[in-house]
Amino acid sequence: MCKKKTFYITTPIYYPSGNPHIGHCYTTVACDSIARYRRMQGYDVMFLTGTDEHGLKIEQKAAEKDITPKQYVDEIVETFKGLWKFMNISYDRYIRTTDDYHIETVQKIFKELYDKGYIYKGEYKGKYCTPCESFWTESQLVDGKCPECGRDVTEAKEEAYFFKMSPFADRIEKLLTETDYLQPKTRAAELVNNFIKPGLEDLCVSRTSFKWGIPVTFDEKHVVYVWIDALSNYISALGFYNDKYNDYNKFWPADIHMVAKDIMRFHAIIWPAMLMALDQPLPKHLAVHGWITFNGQKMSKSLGNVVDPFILGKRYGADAIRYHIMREMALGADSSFSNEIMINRINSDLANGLGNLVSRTVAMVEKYFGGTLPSERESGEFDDDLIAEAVALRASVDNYMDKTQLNNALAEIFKVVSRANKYIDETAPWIIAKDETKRARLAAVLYNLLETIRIVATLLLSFMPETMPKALEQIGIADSGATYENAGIFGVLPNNVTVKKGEVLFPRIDVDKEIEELNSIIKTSAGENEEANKLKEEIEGIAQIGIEDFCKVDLRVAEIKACEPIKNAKKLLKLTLFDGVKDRTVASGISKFYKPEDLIGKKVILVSNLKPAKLCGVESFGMILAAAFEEKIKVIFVDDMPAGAKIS
RNA sequence: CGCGGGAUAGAGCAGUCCGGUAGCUCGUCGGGCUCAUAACCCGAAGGUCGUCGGUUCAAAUCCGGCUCCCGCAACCA
Repeated sequence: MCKKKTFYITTPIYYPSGNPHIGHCYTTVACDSIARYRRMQGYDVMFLTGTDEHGLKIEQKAAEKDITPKQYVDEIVETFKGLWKFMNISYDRYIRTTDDYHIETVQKIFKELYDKGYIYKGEYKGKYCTPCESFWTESQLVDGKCPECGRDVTEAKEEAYFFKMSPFADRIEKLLTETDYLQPKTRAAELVNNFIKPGLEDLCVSRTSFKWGIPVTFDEKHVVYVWIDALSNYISALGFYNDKYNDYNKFWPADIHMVAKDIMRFHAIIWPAMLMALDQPLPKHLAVHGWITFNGQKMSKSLGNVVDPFILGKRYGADAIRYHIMREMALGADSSFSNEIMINRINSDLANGLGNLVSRTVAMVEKYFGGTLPSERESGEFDDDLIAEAVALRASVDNYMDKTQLNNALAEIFKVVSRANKYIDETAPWIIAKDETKRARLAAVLYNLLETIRIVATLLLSFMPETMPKALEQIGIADSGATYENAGIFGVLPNNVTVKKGEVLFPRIDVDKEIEELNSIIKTSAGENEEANKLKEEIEGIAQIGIEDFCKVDLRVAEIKACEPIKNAKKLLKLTLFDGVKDRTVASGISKFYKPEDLIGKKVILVSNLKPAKLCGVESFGMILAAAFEEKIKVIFVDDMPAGAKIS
């Protein structure tokens, strides 16, 4: 006997430094829908998700709460699993990088790469914050200081192991540009230009500066640093180099790794390099999706509450949320999320379109035939067209599923929903019903509608696993009849099918009212409280100073004489200020909020004795005062005082 | 000249590779229908396809210049 074809799909393992948000939800729901669809098609599916639980940040967060890192992640992992349960995620396996078998695999991989000469000992140089005991890269620094505590950092080095990437550069470039590994391929140029062409840098893969990680077996003071630990999950979960599972030969290479664009680089370059170094086959596809942006902005913690999938799911149902994010997201691009778009989408597609179609069809069968169709049929105009579209639907959905274009697959399905609604108007069953001699025709029309709904609902099972079984029940088909095979043919329901009206599948949402309520949720839970807490934390966390310290700062009124943007700088304006004695140049990061012409002639407060510094090629002598909150900046203006006046 | 993406109806997008009637969803307006969740169906209005120039019988599409937006990178006093 030939064995079933296998299908292996993975989400990234998420970093549990905070609770899951709708972005996590997107990737996971997409994978779930694909996994369910493949299962329905008869594949032997392995669907993996999990959490990446090591690293400095977790160690620190745990320390803040005075618990062990393991206790900390245990708690958050429960939240993740709770959300997945709520969203009906059908993962087959959940990997935690703190699991014993994963640790064993990572240690063996690390050793093998070392033995093969791909990992060597070197020195890691970076900016080090002594109080925080942390290394930071240049780009992580905030104002050249430690992003955690704001203190100065020093140049420091520590012993570390490195993974040699350069031997694989050519093969990786070919993988990206000449194969269909990367989906969508448009991103290949970006990767090649930014990382491969300038020369692949060796990758730091161990640390001695923190402890919360997997120890390097042959050098105990080192722990494995993120990449080798995290990426290996895709094979350790199958039992590669461990005895926990024995599925590696069965499922590897993976069919799809799905990731968001921020971690594309690691999956497009580092992961293939690792596998090449291990002489293992490469995964077939890397599907990269964009971010969900909120009202046009990148999602941020301060907006996070509204997009809390739990809150939305409780209000509108998990399936409605699943549908919306699947339908709205395209594989390559970002997509904007707003409560209004979501509610409109749910109303028009699910409530008005599909839900109402089921409702009116079932209602007519009950009204005209007491719930059970008679067996006589009479075909008529419009039937063939509807039937042809319904029968062709499965192939077209298959096509888009193969390309990981879930949004298009759904669009195809809902075209058929529209077609069915139109069919009702064309055939006007309520008119046929008035003529006792046309019972067979009426039955045929309703049967065609029920069949179309059956096909649509069956193909939607993978996307909306909670609601679609209810729809299928209403049209009188048992679960066993809603199969992939049956979705490709017409005439599966028995001639004398009995329907049963049930609850409304997707209640219509009152847009204005809901938006108002959602907004008030933001205000109470996120807005005022968090704002206050944030400020409280900021203000209370600052050490007191004496008046003598304050006097060290010389503040003066200064008049803006001239102002122009600085080339190559996004946020900087170059100001020429008169400080009462002379003109001076000051660079200020306010160009997002002020136009040069609006500033000329205004008087501002200048820190006059600040050490000069060079910014984007412009020498800046001092700074001007401005209030900053969240993303906004407002310069403080002073009127009626001459330039040079002292502020104390 | 750091890398890349983008600009098409009020909104969100497709079409661009391979030139030939500018399309989809939502919204708006008008009409129809009454089986249905104030749902459904039909029709209409609304676009100098960012801008300037070039190639061509013909350009949203090909070529060149420019402007603006968004990521990444750098800098954010």
